[in-house]
Amino acid sequence: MVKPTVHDIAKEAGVSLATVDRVLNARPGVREATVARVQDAVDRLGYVRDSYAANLARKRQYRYVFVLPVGPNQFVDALREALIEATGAQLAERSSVKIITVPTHDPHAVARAINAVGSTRPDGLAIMVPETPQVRDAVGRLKADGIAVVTLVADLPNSARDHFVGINNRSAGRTAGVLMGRFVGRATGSVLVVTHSLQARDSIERRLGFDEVVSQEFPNLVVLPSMESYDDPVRMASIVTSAVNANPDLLGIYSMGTGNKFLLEGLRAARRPEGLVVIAHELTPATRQALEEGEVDAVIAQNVGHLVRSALRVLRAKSDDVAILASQERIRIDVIIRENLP
Amino acid sequence: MVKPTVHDIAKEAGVSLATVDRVLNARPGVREATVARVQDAVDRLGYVRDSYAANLARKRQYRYVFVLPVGPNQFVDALREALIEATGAQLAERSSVKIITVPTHDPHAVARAINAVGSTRPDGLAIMVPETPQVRDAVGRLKADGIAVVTLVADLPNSARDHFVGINNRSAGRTAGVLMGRFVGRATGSVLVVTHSLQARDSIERRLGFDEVVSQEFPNLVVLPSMESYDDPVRMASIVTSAVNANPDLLGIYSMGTGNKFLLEGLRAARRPEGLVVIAHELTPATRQALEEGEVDAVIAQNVGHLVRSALRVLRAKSDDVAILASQERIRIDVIIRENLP
DNA sequence: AGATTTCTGAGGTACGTCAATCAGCGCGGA
DNA sequence: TCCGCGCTGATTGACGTACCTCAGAAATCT
Repeated sequence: MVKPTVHDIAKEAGVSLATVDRVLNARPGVREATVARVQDAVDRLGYVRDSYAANLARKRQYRYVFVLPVGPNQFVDALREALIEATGAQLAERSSVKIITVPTHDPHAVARAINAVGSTRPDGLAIMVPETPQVRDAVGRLKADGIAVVTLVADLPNSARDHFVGINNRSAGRTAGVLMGRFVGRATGSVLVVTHSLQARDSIERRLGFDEVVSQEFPNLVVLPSMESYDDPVRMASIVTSAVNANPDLLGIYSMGTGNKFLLEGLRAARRPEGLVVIAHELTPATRQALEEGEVDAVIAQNVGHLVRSALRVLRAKSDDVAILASQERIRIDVIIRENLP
Repeated sequence: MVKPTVHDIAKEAGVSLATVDRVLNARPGVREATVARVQDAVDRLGYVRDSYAANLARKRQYRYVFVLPVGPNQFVDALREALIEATGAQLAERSSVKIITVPTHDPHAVARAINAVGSTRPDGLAIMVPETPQVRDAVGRLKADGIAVVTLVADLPNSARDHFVGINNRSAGRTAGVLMGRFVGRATGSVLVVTHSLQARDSIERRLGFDEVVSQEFPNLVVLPSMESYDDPVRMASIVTSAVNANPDLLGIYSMGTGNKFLLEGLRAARRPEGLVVIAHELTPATRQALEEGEVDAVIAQNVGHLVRSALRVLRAKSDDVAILASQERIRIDVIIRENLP
């Protein structure tokens, strides 16, 4: 019932403490047969290393770097804040977190930044950048150097990253589609889809999921081609205005990406059609206020606190080479309406 | 930049290690002026006790007990499973968790069980039981004995408990109300509300929130009086059947409590009206399957994994007398439809 | 068989904290 | 002057693990 220690397995395996240590830490100098005997004892006694005592002994300091997009973005700001909060809390956890920002529009600059971080040999990286060949290569190099890498919010599916911390965007798009269809009701009309950029994989996947579900289940809705705002307030305003004017049958707007603040400003300036359903992504000050005031009907979100804590836990697990608790690291697709605002 | 240790604050305060230790652990034998000097050094250097090193040194074992309702209940089963999973993971480092079950219908038996647990002097309790004066008293006695107490899922607002781990049920009811109203659309008709028992505070609060929002925002809906199933399959089936037969204008069913399995079976047996909207609570095998098959339109849920991990973290924090990270312990009201099933 | 290499054991120090002991200080009262 | 008291320092041994050294045993090669 008591937790076995290295001493116990040394006794059980009939070897010395030093040998157990060598086996546990995969140090050389132990015969294969002896390794097996120790492993066996470990399994039999159910020994699990006390990683805190271990870190204490080796006075290890974990160094993690988060690579976030530069520029004004309320979601990234919230993420950064959550990260700082989490960092403060687990300051006691002997790990330091550094945040660097990169211009995501320049793949080479991003790759350079990642390479530069890699050369400081941190224990792990969490990166939130668009998918490009340059970035994939950079991730490969990091992994080759034995640095843990997790992707955050936006995945790099064909890269060497250890883990993706984020939601399934196709499911998120489908969720938005169902809510749109059900909130709109029986009316027939069109739905505007806006995003900051259709280059981003997450936007593409959301659109895909949204279209799938709307075409299958809500034939009364016509989904208009996606409009890109490129994070430009003026452009966003003009998209909204012209969509409202050009489509008298406009029933809903699905905002897949960033720039909700500008979308809402544009909508306030234009004559918002009666009963227009607006569904946006990510809980930010702008979308929160819009939910409270009824300007947005639902927000599809991923909890930033959960994101950063999960990223930190996974990085830690990867650098210690221990298993993660999958159920704890599954990021949920939150559906937020005014009534369940956290 | 490096984490200060007791040695550092001893040096900073110009006292010995022993004195620092006495101050930190509030042991007697230190002059007030010296205490102040040490405290000052702690603040200045930003010292935070390495709780793992501390526990290692004092080889403390935390003992926690979870008090759960007895009887067949898929939600409680899921909770128990999540608890076992969390306990198995290293999350529960040097803490053992015991689960006991109590017959929640008997307040005296519940109180007796809690008292019995208390006399074994564990470090903390997480309890999920209905609110009764007996239980409130029992909690008071536990607290008086210095045992940490958190309420789980169901709160005891006027008791001495340290913390409530669960959702705001009024908000959950409001959320269900909005979803019901919006999913039903413009049609006029009635909504059935069922629960296992209206004695339970959570059911009362959910009903309150549901009514609030429906009466304010959806005047086209009439909410029928709550029906209680008392966790009896036969009773539940008859409630459903007679509701469907007696109310030809039935547009929706809101299931606030347990027994969704029986509700759905009853609904399958009865002639389910076209377009009936069903909203239930808690993600269980029954509701999951019903979501997938379109028998339930939305589920209001609280993540069981999050619940138990939060309870464990809070208990740990309370027994160590350290602060909790509020944002991490806020249990979200999950809205789950088929598309964002985890 | 002897030489060499490979394994293994014994033991130590360290990490940050707790807890206990013992010694010593200054001060005031007897 | 001596005693007791309140406060403080110094020291020590845990806790579970990491990592190092050194000596010596065992296996392997020549």
